[in-house]
Amino acid sequence: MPISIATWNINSVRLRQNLVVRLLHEERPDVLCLQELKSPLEFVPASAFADAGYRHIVARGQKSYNGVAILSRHPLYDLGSREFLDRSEARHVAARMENGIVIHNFYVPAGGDIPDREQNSKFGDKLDFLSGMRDWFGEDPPKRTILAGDLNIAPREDDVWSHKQLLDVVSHTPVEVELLADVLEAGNWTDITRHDISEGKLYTWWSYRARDWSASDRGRRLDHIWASPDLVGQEHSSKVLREVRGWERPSDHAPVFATFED
DNA sequence: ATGGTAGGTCTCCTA
Repeated sequence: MPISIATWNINSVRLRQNLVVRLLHEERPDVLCLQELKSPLEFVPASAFADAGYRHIVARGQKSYNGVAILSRHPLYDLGSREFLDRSEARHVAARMENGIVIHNFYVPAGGDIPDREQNSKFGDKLDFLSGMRDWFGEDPPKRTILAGDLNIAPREDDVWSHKQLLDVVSHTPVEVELLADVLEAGNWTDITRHDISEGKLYTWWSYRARDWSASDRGRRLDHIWASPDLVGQEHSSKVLREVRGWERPSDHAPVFATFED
């Protein structure tokens, strides 16, 4: 049975619960990973998602910041969440499906504005978080596993609107890009989106600050779906739903989809 | 070179 999975940074799940329901109705993924819930768990509108057919949810909430959820049409087993910083933030949660497929949902720290950990501790937190991911996946390389989420890094030159102009901009600096490559290598992951869509500019995020986000098209590919080698060996396909960025009162991120034969 | 928008604990923090 094929499995389809999507990831979407929703930027407030309460404000945009209707957009989530619309996406679920229109696309019917088996699993949807959400980031930036910006809500404690008790206020996440789980019943609206259940009414849309997504009765199973594994999530971690936090007031105002972060927050991650895995919604599913099929039963999920909560595998827990991992801390990668020296404080508790809802940036990761994992679940297992009945077919044994494990799903990791990540929200990597954005990292602030200055790409220097001496001047900007948020950048240091981002690098430390990525190092933690690298070490964890390196200990026990994942099998039958999908990693999805907002990794807040656009690794390739064609993942950003201007490679040259963004080399000093947090999300595309060489130190971040190299560390993300280390995470990928440590877990034997494949960037399934770029495996399926290997050519051309591809973005999943456009700033709210642009006068016309679509016309200027100054995007970045910050949202990712990775797969373990056994899943890459099966048929798969990917897409980015750019038009969702143009929905009314949108998130600044578009959802990313992948489908695997299993 | 600069400033631009959006959401939440809302005149300050994060993205």
